[in-house]
Amino acid sequence: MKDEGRSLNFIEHIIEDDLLAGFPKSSLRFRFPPEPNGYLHIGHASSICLNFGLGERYGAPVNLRFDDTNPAKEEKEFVEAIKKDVAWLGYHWDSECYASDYFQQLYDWAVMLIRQGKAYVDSQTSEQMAEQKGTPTEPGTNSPFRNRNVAENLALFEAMKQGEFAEGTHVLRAKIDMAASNMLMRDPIMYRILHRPHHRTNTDWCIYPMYDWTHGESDYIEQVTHSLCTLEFAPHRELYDWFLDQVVTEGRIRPKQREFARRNLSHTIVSKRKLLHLVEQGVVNGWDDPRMPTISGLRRRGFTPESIRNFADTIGIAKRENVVDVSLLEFHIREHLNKIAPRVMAVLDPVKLVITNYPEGEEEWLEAENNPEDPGAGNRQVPFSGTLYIEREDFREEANRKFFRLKLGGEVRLKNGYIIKAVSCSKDTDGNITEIQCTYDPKSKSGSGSEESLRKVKGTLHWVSVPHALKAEVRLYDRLFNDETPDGHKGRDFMEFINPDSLQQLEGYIEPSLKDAQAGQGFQFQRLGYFNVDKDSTADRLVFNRTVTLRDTWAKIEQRR
RNA sequence: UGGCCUAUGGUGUAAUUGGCAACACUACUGAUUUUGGUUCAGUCAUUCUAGGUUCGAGUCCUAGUAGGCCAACCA
Repeated sequence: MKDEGRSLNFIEHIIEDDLLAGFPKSSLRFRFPPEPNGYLHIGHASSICLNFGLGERYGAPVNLRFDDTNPAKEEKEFVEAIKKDVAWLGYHWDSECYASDYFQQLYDWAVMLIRQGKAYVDSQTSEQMAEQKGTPTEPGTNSPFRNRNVAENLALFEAMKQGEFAEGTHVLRAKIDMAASNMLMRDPIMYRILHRPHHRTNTDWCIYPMYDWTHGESDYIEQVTHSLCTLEFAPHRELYDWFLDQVVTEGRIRPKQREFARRNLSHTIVSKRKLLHLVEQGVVNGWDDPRMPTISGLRRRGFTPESIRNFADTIGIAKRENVVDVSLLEFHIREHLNKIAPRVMAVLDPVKLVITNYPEGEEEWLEAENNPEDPGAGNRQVPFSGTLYIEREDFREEANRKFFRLKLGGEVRLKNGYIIKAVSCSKDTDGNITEIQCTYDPKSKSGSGSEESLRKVKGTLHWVSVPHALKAEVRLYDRLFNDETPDGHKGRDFMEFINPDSLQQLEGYIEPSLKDAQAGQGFQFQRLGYFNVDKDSTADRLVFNRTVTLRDTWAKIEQRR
C-alpha cells in the first residue's frame, strides 16, 4: 500500500478499534451507494475513494449498490454512467447490487412489523401529516389512524401493494414516537404508493420503500460492516438503528452507520440539482462539459484517475465543514501530468517571425526530447524553417531586463533549435506587430555540442514552423464561478457568480507530430499548459481542451506591476 | 424555543491518546534550469474565548461564543 506510514483518519480509527475489540478483519465489508438519478461529481469521488480505499487497505470487498427506491427520478442511463466513472477511477466492486433487489424482503419485514403492531397504514394527506409532525421545538401529535388494528393494517397494506389505491392516499408508517426530539423518529413513512414503472422491477411494484427503511436493511442484507455517509444523515442514525433492531438476528453482522463531512471545492458547486440547472440553462454544454466538476467532465478536461485519487487522499476525511481550494486539485493534476505527458510545441496566439539569414526554402528536422522527466519517453523530430510562429506575448520592442523573452536587439533561444536575435519588426496601420525579423546563429544548434550551442541565453521560446504547422481548435477554460463559495451566500443565487469568460475558443498552430493524436490523449504544450484531445476532434481538425496551465510565475510578476 | 454535530496557519488534514503543534497545498525568498515548467533550500500559528486541574493541556474539567444539520409520500 502506498499510504504506509500515513496517519489514520477518524473512520480508520473506528475500524481499528473494532478490530482491536475482536471483530474479524475478514468480515469487513463496505459499500458505495449512489442513487442513479444523476452523474457522479468530484464530491462523490471522495466518497468512492474513501470506501474503496478502505476496501484496499483492509483487503475487504466493496459493493456498488444503487439506491434505486424512487422510480420517479432514477434511470438506467445513470446506472451505466456511474459504473463507468467508478471503473475509470480504477476501482473494482465486489458485487453490483440494487436496493430494488431487496423489495420482496423489505415487504416481508414490513408485514412482520405490522403484525407486531410496530407499523400502521395512515390514510391522511401529506399536508395533514405535516401538520401533526410538530416542529423541532414542539412535539408532534398522533395520527387518528395510529391505532388501527393489525388485521385492518394488513388488509390495507396488501391492497396498497395490489394497486387498489391512488398515489398519495395511503402510506405505511413505523409506529415510534410522535414526541421524539429527533423528528425523524416521529412515525417515519416506510412506504408510499407510486404508480411508476421502475428501471429494474418495471411494474411489479406500485409501493416503494423510503430511504430510511431501505438503506440500513440493505446494508444488513449485504452484511456491510461500516456504512459511511455524509454528515446530514447523522440524525438518521437513530432511525437506522431502530429499523435494524427490528430485523437483526443473532450471529449475523449488524452494520454501523458513521458520518463524515462532504468535501466542498472552492469556485464550484456539487449539488446535483444545481449542476442540472447549469446543463438545462445552457451555461455548459452537457454533464461532461470540461468545466463541470463531474467525473465525466474532469475526464474530458484531461484529469487522470490517479490525480483525482491522490487529491482525495490528500484532503482526507473529517467531520468539520470545509472548502478545499481548487488549487490543490490543480496541483495534483500538474504533478501527475508532469511525469507522464509528452511535451510538444503549439502556438496559440501567433505572430510571424522571419529568420532573414536562414537559407531560402530550406528546412531541417530537429531532435526534441519528449519528456525531460521521463528519459524512457524518447525523442522525436520537429521541423524547422526560416518562417516561424511564436507567441505574440513573447516579443516586445522594448522591455526591461526582467523580460526574459525576445526584444529588439536581444537574444533568445528557440527551444530545441537556434539562438536568434531580433532585428526589426513590421506593423500594420493600427500599430499591431505583423512580423518580426531576426537573424540566427547557425553554430548555436541545440545538442550540437559546439561552443556557441552551449552559450547561456536567458530566455527560451517555443515555436512552430509555418510551412509545417497544423491548425487546431483550442478551448481554454477558466473556473465556472468567480466566487469561492457560489452557493454559500444567503439570499443570493449561485447563478449570480457565473464567470462569463469560463470558455475561450481559439485557433492555434501545433507541430505536425500531433497529426494522429487520439481523443483522450494528454500533452504538455510547452510553456503553456496541459492539453487533452477532445472527442469533438475529426480526422482533419483536432480539438484540444486545456486541462490546466503550467504554474506561471511570470504572470504573477506582471500582475504585481 | 428543542435535539444532534463541529471548532488546530490563507486552505485541507495530523498530533504515538497529557510530553518540542507535523504533513501537503497556496503565498513569498533564494539556488538550479535550453519550459519564467520541473527540482532543491528556506519563510509564514496566541490550537474559538475565559477560567480551572497538572511539573506539563490542542488533548482533561467548567462556563461561554461561533458555524452547520433536523419539520420531502427525496436520497
